[in-house]
Amino acid sequence: MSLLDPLIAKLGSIGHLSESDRNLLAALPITVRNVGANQPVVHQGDLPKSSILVISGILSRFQELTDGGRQLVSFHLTGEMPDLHTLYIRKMDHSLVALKDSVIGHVPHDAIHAAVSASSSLMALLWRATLIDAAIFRQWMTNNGRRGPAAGTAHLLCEIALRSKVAGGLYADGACDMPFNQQQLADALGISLVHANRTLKSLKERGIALIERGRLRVLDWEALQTAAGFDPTYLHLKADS
Amino acid sequence: MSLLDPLIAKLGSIGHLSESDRNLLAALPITVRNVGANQPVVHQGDLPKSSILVISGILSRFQELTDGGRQLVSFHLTGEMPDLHTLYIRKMDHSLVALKDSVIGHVPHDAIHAAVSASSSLMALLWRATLIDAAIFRQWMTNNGRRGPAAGTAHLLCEIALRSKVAGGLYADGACDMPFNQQQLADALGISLVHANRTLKSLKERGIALIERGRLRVLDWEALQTAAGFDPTYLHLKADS
DNA sequence: CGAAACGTTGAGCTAGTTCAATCCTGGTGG
DNA sequence: CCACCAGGATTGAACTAGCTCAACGTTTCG
Repeated sequence: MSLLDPLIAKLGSIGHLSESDRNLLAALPITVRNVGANQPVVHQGDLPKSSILVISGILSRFQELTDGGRQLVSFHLTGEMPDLHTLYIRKMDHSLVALKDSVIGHVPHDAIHAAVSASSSLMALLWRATLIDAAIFRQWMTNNGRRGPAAGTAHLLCEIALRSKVAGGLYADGACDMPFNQQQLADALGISLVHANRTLKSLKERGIALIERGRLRVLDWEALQTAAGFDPTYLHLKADS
Repeated sequence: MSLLDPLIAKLGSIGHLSESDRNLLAALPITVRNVGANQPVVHQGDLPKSSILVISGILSRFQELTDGGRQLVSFHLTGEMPDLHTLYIRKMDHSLVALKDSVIGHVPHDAIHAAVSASSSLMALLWRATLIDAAIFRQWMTNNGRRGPAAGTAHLLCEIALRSKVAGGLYADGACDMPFNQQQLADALGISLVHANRTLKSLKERGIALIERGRLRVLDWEALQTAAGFDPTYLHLKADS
């Protein structure tokens, strides 16, 4: 039982992990830290020397606009590394915040670099993780653009549900954590707070899905998927996809 | 003088390329092909066994929605590899099209994999290239979302101008290629064709920038940057950023 | 209990959409 | 050389999705 287990599980869900890669990961040095809800973790402009691992809780990345507006660009569940990209892009062009009380670990870049040069299969898997990240960005782009608010919201809910399911244990009885307030949901979809509220209301009234006390409950998975135009291909969950 | 020179130049613009890495790149096998404007290059669902290099021209990636709408998610200038990510994510979750008559090369994955395992610095640079891609996605997400149509359009123009400038020779006398029609511009920004037209009109009337015969002409760089809230950090053009 | 944060609702307004016509440009065939 | 055509650009006008403003309800937690 290691603090790195969530990472091992996550990487195992997107590709094959050999015994030796598993050991390499388990041996990574990690410094644990608690962060409270809405606490900043990394700032735009920072030059991190380590990458964050989400051990429990949920983090989110966001860009801040000159007019004070915010665009959330991603959220990160247990086992994910939100700023893994700082391995090869030193300067943060966005910020990282905890959406609920979370436990995170700092893993020094040096150690990851060493692990990556020791195993090309591990390198491939970590690279793949950042590529899946990018695939998710593409979908969010569409959520904010052509897909439109209604379908975009549904798409985001589909994604959260599925990613939680895959993360193992985070999805049960048709429900999973989704500790965003409606302002944050709006900031992820590029719509107004009021409109986010009304979109959720509509999903609830149609018996499709609802959010209560920070948890997403999916009532009709088929309908939600249809409303979203959701195709899970982009999450590349199978090693051969 | 090799067909791989554009790639070497591109990678050199985002990091340091050693002599031996340069040689590794120059030795990559490549099959050249001409594609006409609006011709598809790779389709959603494909499982490519090679990656594309843009030798000249401009390509674009896009997602197709169930209602027939399109979301452009990126465009790619000379020296870029639009589907480099298929190295570690086999299945295309979007399509690739040429926006103007272009010359492209196919570089087999096998050869790239071999080069990457031969040189960890080259691996780092290619990985970095995909990470910068992702950083651009984040900005486009904001273009489609919180930034709003006016600033988003300006931001896109800034990005095209700067990337063309860096690509070397593509930007001269305040102008560079930008062979999108207004429908494609609208599809990149998630707005209507009419609105895209009016946004461009406004930029022209204010003496900031204009598009004529497939070329972008920047009249007032300062004003364009201000209108966009443009901060070039995200392009990570310097090796230490 | 009371305060603070979050969620919900109504009403009026506006940015952006749709529809549809017209104009412009470059390319083609006679 | 010119008439014609197709794709793209531009414009006007009516409409509406989504926004802002502002109030009020609800939950959480000290």
